[in-house]
Parts: sequence; structure tokens; C-alpha cells
Amino acid sequence: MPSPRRHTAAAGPAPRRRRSRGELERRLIVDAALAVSAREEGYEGLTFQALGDELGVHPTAIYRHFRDKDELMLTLVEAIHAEVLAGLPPPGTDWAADLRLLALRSYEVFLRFPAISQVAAVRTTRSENEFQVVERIVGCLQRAGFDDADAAVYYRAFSDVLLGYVALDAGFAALRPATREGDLRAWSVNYRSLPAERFPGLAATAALIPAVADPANFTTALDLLIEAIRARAGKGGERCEAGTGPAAGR
Amino acid sequence: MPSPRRHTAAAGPAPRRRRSRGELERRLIVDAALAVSAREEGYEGLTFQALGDELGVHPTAIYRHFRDKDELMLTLVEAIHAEVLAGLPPPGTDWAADLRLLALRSYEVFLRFPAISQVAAVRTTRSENEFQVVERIVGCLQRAGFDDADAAVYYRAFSDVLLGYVALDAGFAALRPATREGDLRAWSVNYRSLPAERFPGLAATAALIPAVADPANFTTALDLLIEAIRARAGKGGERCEAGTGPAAGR
DNA sequence: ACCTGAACACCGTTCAAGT
DNA sequence: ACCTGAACACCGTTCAAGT
Repeated sequence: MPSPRRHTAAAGPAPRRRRSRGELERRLIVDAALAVSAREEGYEGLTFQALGDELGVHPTAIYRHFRDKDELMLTLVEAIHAEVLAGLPPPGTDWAADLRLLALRSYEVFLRFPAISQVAAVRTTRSENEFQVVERIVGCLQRAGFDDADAAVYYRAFSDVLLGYVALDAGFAALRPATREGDLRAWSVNYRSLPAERFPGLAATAALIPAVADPANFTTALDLLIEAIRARAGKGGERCEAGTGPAAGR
Repeated sequence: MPSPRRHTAAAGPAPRRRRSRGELERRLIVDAALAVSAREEGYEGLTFQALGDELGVHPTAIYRHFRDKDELMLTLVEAIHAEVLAGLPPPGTDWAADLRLLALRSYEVFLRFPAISQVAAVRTTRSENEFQVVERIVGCLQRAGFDDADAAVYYRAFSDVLLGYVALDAGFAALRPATREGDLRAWSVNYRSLPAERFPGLAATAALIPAVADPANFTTALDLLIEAIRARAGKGGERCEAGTGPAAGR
């Protein structure tokens, strides 16, 4: 029998109902791509083929609406930022609580789309929703009492830790299941059977180390970071600024 | 003229001197792969084709020594861990200084190989050198005065922040140059021209935000993290440490 | 204007064939 | 035992052709 180079329509998953002409738009493509991303394994699982199947359309039809995969991906990130902002209460009176909530919300929403987040954490979309998220973080740090220069420096460090954690845990979630389970097993098996003479610390603690990509790990790191920022804010200018109200102006 | 599907020997970069039979070993492949990784852009730049060229050998010859690209990559990570350990002085008297040095050294060495680190940060190699690095970190936290359970929890958080930062900055370094420069420009242009009415915080601070992937950013985050860990350790077990550190300024 | 189909230049991986 | 060459099942992307 002939072996087709590409799987035929019969072999692949049944395509959605075929769309009539002109029905395809960026909005539809974004939604379909998010659906595929939530389901598929890694960024390379988000395929024009899979996306075409999801939309009931030829894979290359997408190129009419997005220049390339990178432009599509950046648009998806903006959509994720929108979702982050949509679920976020307005800033309250406690800058640290606001900062913490924003980070937790971002982490949680991004990790719903590991295939994208794995690759998106590194990028800057430079568009509206991203601007708003950054503005929120900077605002928290100004309210903490830092001057503009310090707020800028801590913005970058805080944001990097957040995005780095997203990249890490999303990357883990995006692994092929067999790979992921193998790596998990390393911690529940290999690390727990090391010789105590050569690895005294691990012999005592290995069984107590939390699992890779457990969301509690991010919370631990986040709280440490906020404690340290708070401590530094206290040492610096905070007390002369404390009474001046939420509009830190400039 | 015929357009060959694959670039011919004449079209590609001149292969290194052809090796005689049996000269190929894992050690040689690892070195060549590290060389390619330091030069190439992303993980997909580390190609069997490029590696074959570097070695003066047919691309598929590598399969005789490594099961697949994943096994090769994990071996590369072990080699990087070896390099980390080789440049690390033995533990001293100050757990925080030791922890800081280990993190800085890891970050620095991994970032020499962005193509690999981008993908490696997520993984567990479960082999000798990785065990040793983990043992060192756990040891620092035990010396800080934490009990085993706390040491285990803080190990994971600390290690995640380190690896997340590596993933983030390596991912950025591994971007195609045009993409990387475009993203940098976002911060030096787009973020600096936002309307002050809608983005008061950014209007004041955008010009002061450090560049993406500036290594100083990691140092800032690292010092914050260690300060917080030290503070928590002080509350629990050991307090005799408070004044000793050489003023962890940023 | 919008979508399809075929083609192109790649990938990683397998396998029979050479030495 | 070790390497080569050809093939396979994918990728993203381009482009002429259809409607």
C-alpha cells in the first residue's frame, strides 16, 4: 500500500465543519489557537496543520491573516494578558498585596497555555495589555516608596522572576508526558537513593523537596521576593512618602 | 540548474577534516556540540547537520553514539554542570556568600550556551554533576540554620528562580538577532513614549528600566532572594549571622 | 479578496547497504 | 562495529492557481 507523506483527511482528526468564504478572521484564529495550545504539548504542537484542522480550513489560509507564526504567537500573548487583566481587581491600599495578586494571577493564567508561555515569557509584545500589566507593577513599587530609579530596577527584577518562573513551569508542562514523568521520577527515586556519605544534605532532605512545577514553589519564591522588597523599601524613602496618598505622582 | 533539496557538500560550510573510522566518540561529539551551541542561535540551530559538519562526519553517524537529540542534550547539560563545579571554590564559612557564588557561576556558565540552556533549565539530568550542585545548595541552606523540611522547600524555590532566570535570559539570547533587537527596541522606544495620563508610572520610570537580559538584573533578584532567606533563617534557628555579610548592596 | 494545492527547504529519525 | 545514503513523516513558508 502507498504510504502518504502527509496524513490524509481520513487519517487526521475530523476537521470542524468547513467554513464558508470570508468567515475566517484574526479573532477566530486566536481563539482556535488558544484552544489548540491548551490541549497540545509544546510550542511545536501548535501547528498550522492542527490549527487548520481546528478551524476547518486549509493550513496555509492562516497566512492571509498573520504574517508568520511569530506574529500569531505575539497576538496570543496579548490575548493572555487581556485574560490576566480581566480577572484582576483594581489596585487596593496595600501595594504588596496588589503585587502578589498580580503575580499569582499572571502565573496562573499563563500556565493554562504552556505551549505558548514557554516561548512567550522571553518576548515583549509592546502592546496595550502588556503596557497595562507593566504599569501596574511599576505602580506598586512606587507606592512602596521607591524613587523612580529604584522602582525601575526592582520592576525588572520582579518581572524577570515572574516570567522566568512562568517559562520554567510552562516548559515543564509542555514536555512530552513520558519525558515529564521521567524527570519527576528522578526526584522521587534517584535523588532519594543517594549515598549519605557523599551526599549528606540530600540524604536528609531529598524526600522533603517539593515536586517540580508545584505551584506552591512559585508562591514561596514570590513571598520571599516581596519580603525583601518590602524590607528595602522600609530602609529607604518610604516613611517620608507614606502619607502622600496613592497617586505617587512623580 | 537543478535545485537540490538539501544543500550539497560544496554549498554548506567546509566540513572539518574527515575523520578516519572509529575516531568518533561521545566525548568528541559533546565538545563539537558545545562549540556549535555557543555559536548557533537557538536549540533548533543545534542540528545533526551542523554537528556532522563540525565533526566532518555524516549527520546520522551520531545516532551510533546517542539514542536521540534529547539524550545528547542531557549529556551536554552534564558537561555544563561539570564546568560550573570546576570553577567553584570549596564551601567557605559564609553560607550566603557560597550560595550567591554558586548561583552567579551557574548563571554565567549556562549563559555561555544559550541554545542548550534555554531547553535544559526545565530538565533533570539525574546524574553525578547535577547531584553535586544540588547537594551544595542544600548544604548552604542547612548551614543557614533551617531544619530539613525548610531547607528542602527553600532549595526548590531558590533553584527554580536560578533556573528560571537562566531559561529567560538564555531564551532571549537564543532569539534570532532581528527578533532580539526588535524586542530591545520596545523598551528603548515604545515604552518610553507612552502617554503620561494613562501610564503615569511608566512615563516616570521607563527610561530607567534596565535592559532585558542585563546580567545585573539577575544579581538584583539573587540578592533580594538571599536577603529574604537570611531574614527567615534568622527568625528560626541562627541569629549570629546578622551583622557579618559585606553589606549586600545592589 | 480569500482560500487551496503543490512545491521548497528544511527538520529528526530509521534502516538497509556498504566498509 | 561503525559510517553512509536514501527514505520517511513531519515542519514553516511561498506562490500560482482557483473562486
